[in-house]
Amino acid sequence: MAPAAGSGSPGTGPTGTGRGAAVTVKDIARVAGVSPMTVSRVLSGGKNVRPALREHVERVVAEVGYHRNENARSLRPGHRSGLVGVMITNIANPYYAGVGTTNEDGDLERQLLSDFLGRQVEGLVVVPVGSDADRFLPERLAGVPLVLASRTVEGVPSDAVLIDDVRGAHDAVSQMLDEGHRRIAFLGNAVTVSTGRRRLAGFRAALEERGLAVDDGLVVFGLQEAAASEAATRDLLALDDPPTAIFAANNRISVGVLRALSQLAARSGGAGVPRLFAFDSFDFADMAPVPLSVIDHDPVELGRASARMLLARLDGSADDRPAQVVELPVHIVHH
Amino acid sequence: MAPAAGSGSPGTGPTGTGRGAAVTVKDIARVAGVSPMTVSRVLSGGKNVRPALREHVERVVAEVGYHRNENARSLRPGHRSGLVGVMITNIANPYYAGVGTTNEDGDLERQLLSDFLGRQVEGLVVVPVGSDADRFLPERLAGVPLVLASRTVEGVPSDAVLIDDVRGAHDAVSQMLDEGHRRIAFLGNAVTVSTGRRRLAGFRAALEERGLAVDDGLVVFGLQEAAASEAATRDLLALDDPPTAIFAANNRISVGVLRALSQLAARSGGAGVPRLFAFDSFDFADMAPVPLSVIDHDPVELGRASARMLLARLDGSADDRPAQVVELPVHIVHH
DNA sequence: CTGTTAGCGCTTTCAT
DNA sequence: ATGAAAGCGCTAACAG
Repeated sequence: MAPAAGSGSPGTGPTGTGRGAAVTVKDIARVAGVSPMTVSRVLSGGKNVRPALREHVERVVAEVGYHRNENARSLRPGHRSGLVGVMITNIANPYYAGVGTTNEDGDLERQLLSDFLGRQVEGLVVVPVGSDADRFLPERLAGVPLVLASRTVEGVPSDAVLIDDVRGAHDAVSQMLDEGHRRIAFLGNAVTVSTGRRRLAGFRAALEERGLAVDDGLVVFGLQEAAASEAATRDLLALDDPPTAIFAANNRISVGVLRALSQLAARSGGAGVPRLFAFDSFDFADMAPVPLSVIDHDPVELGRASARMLLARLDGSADDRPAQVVELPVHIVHH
Repeated sequence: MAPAAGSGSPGTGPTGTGRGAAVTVKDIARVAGVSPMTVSRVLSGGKNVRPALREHVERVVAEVGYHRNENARSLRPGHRSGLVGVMITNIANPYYAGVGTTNEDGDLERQLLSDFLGRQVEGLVVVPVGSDADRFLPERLAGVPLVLASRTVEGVPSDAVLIDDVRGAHDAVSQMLDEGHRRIAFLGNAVTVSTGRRRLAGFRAALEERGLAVDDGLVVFGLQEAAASEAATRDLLALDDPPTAIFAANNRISVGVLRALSQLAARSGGAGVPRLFAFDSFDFADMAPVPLSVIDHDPVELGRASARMLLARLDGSADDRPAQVVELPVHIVHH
């Protein structure tokens, strides 16, 4: 809770809502027993600083969790902000998809996080890439409130808005079992991602609830792209004893599965196509070439709930409430 | 080229690459003959400033094209940056669609533009909402280089990366004509958007090239959402003499058209379903429930080309080259 | 109502 | 190799 500052830590007095004042070069300088200028030099690469001193300052910087104030920095004449504004009319349009993003890249996430803090953001909403908790610890975030959206990270004591992954997967699999299916495949994304783990948990629970074992040969993990899940589906269909039903753990995976299934359907005239339950909806789910059930939820509500929780932290109205995890409901739609 | 500053304009001397130094409150104060504080007060709402003086200052601000430096502003203690960092793993995933964006909103565009400039962005890549050129004029942008992507705005002398809308529409319609279609409908988005106009131009050209007239009853404009184009399609199909072919001017429109057509196909068993050519591709285009041809292009290349042009402006390597419009090729894919 | 002073966090310049 | 001073653009706080 308290910022991890050293003894006689600077600027940590009661500041209204309780968020500590930002740590500055001056603070670092005082703690390290040097001048602000030396700190600045260390921060800019350590040229012209005695190695021992440099290391000392670096240690203090790391301990205190300092983030350079990029706004102040960009005030200096001649300095480049490094910012480029990009405006597109509508993120919702998949058309803008390929224009430029780095996919599920943990290093980029850490870097971006640091940059955001340096630019004095007051709050963060993050769909985390992986399972590295360190970067999300309060002391690393300079007290900036964080809401994890859609996915959690174990060991991070922040607010989170999730969807009810476990129940969604559980209910979907239960329905397949009700329909008589016994060989049900699970196609999932990276195990490091909480949604993947939670959805698998729901999958397992539904089977175990009825005393059925999970066939590990029908559980595939680590599918990041549609192409991978299409290939995985093809492999499953080629088994001697192929699955009669498939659970696709997210919509990127579903796209690949549908590709494979529609080709099978075209060849077989629709015979022998596995039953498909897909987590998350997508355009044209209602026009899928094969029967399809979707475990859906309201993404707008996800955004809204995240914003609400963040705002409550920002305006202080949630100051004394411990970290809260909300799970949004899912519903199953049959197409 | 030269910033539209008044007589004896401040800080406009040769500054290396030619981008003028930013206009500051001091500059405004000097030109207006008041103190910086008065300017600051005017900028913050004009409380405690004599009305006449306030108006005078406001006029100077408007003329010079001043943008408040939000970075300097956020340096003051107690000031809130107003920034919230949002990180998602992958914009390309349509799942994040609904999380939070304002769609095709011109006012938001202007506001965002101003905010970007205030935050000292060094360059801009914009997919413009409408046809208002003013906000994109160089003097309004404080000399910050701009690249328009995908759409242009008439009267804006900036770099632009477009796709070959005219040729794409022309070739698509020509193919439909080759197939023997004579009643071809055009479903388009807002007329204020250049892509809509350009694609209609290609549509017209293809018909006129063969001495055929455009039937205005088959031309629909202003379709912003899939629901609207679905309804428009239904209306067209209900005509006494319905179109035998449809040109859908973008992918949101295509979604609606496909919905209407797939329902028709389900009822009729596939008979009497119009031929469809759709501009822009989308997930599952290859699995459409009815025959479909797509006028496609590479969105990644659009992003890359935009970035390239902007960087050339930023590093000065394009300093003496006039504004350039690039048109990326399109290709037609039959599914 | 208007102006002056001071200082936010940082780094460039100029001593030491 | 280190530090002191100064100032980037802006605006509270305090004169006037």
